[in-house]
Amino acid sequence: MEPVDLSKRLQLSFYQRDTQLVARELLGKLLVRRVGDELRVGRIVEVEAYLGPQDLAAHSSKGLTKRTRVLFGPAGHAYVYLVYGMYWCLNVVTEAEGSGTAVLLRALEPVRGIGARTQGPGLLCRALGIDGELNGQDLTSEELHQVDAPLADPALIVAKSRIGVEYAKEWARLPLRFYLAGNPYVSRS
DNA sequence: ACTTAGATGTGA
DNA sequence: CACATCTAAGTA
Repeated sequence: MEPVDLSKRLQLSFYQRDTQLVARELLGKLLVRRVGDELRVGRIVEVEAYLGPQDLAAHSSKGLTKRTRVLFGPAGHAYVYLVYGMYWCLNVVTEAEGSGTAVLLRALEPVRGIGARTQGPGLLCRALGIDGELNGQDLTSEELHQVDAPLADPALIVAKSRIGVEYAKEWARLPLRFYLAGNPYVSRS
């Protein structure tokens, strides 16, 4: 097993910044999930930024509801929701409380303890055992957190339009999906 | 490449 | 009621 430094856990201040910046900087970082005494670790290779109530692709564009309560809450917490009745999606809440901004984690490169596919937001959650129970979870917690790690080559970051948001009019076209070019674990090229 | 099914919570 | 930050399986 290759050595991995899990000591530098990302703090709340990391998340309390511009959403697109957080999205870009999350590439290469490690997502750590603890299930019982088992650790599952993956390197983030694909994310999407959701920019708040004015962003028609963001759930916060529907306003503050029972579902979006966590999304409008403080940064550094997990916004987890069910999509298409079958798959869970994990987002990290960003910026100031009330901003309704978040970054969707779309794909991981397996690092340790991951035995299932992680290319795509639904598969990622299934592989890590993430469901609605973790909605609102503090992302600096033992159960679920992220760890700083160097990104070998920042020039590999590509920005394209987000997936599955065609209904969002002009917002659907903005380059808010970020991924590592050529990485085989990205959900689509 | 395109087509469709699958399951269910959410908001209108 | 229509649709959703998706995936798998089918046809070609």
